Amino acid sequence: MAAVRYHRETVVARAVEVLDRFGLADLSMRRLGTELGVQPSALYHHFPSKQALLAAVADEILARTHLPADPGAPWDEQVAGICAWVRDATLAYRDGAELVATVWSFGLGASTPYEALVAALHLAPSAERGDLPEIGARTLLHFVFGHATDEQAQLQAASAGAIDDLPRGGADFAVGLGIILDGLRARVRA
Amino acid sequence: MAAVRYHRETVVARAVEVLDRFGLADLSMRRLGTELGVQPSALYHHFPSKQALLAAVADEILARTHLPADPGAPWDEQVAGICAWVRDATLAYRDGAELVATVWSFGLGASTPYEALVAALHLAPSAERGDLPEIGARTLLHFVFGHATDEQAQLQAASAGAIDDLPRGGADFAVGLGIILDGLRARVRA
DNA sequence: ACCCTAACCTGAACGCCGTTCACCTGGCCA
DNA sequence: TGGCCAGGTGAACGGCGTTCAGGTTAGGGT
Repeated sequence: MAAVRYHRETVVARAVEVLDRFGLADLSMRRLGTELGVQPSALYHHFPSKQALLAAVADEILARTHLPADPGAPWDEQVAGICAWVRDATLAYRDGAELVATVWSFGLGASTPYEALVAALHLAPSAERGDLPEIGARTLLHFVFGHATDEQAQLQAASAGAIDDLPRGGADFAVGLGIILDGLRARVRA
Repeated sequence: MAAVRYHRETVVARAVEVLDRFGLADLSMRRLGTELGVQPSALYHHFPSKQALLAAVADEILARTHLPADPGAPWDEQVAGICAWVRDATLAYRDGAELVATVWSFGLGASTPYEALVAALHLAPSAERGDLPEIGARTLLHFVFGHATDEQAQLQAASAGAIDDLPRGGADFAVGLGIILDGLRARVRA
């Protein structure tokens, strides 16, 4: 009665599909198993726990949208580009922002954005910067994840009958990001 | 067989206790019912859902730590004071930051911090400020909640065997908050 | 051509969870 | 005295993540 056989990547890809179609709350081991035509317990041959599965899904979501690297650009433009990339990547899938934010805050994955931001902030010219790259990266990520999660929740509420205001997301994101970037620039000037 | 009878406030107070002792994951309707010597279904006479219960718990946590109001202070000091208050209040109970952040982001309660920040930002002298008070308040809250949640997670990990680094929380919080405040000041200067 | 091993899957169970529903009970007010 | 009703009971429904002993199959080594 063993109809099908999968490997990790296929399971992750199908999990992304289930996430995008039914949302994070409906991405259960049972649901994913059903979708694959497999018992829930079979998934534990590919991942030690649901959290590990979710971490792989978060990494996959980030990997599917490419960061347009621009090594010659000034540090603040690079930071802005990374933040825009994170927003785009997480907004591209239903509940993507919430998922990626959760996985990152649990320290189980989704670490590329943090590392990219730390690297970009290390390019900033500043004597005695202390832990500013790390603290700056975390501050930026708290904003980016928080904003994207909010935006995604509003988008979904709007798509489900609530006819409220829509397209403020992009502009608000730019303003909030601009505020933090200004603060970082002030701390970076010699 | 009806041993006990409660009202809302008592239930909320006991829920805060259970939260602080066992954590958010163990604050279930069954657990709280057991703690009160009552069936889980009895709780639905006080709250329409678990989310409503959690909203009440979040509001209670915020209400138990007082914001030291200082109406004469400049706007940026008021903002800093509010952020410190939110951090203190949410760190005072186990998983308090995560709970309050969740309740706020679902729009079910915990709105006092946002309202206080918007009010303080309206004091800033600036022509053509647009939606800056609202956007600034959200940007600040994303940072404060995100940072406090991280800090609380690390505190708990440290208290459970992981002997890692400890006391960076306060300093990092001040730096991150300072970055955002600098950015706000730059946008507020006429 | 064969077998063995490792990868993969089954099916059932465990102990949780939030929520609903029909019914009961005891104290207060008219 | 009688009725009302806030508050509680107990059982059930349909989920959840996870574990485990055992079955099956694909593919490489001899």
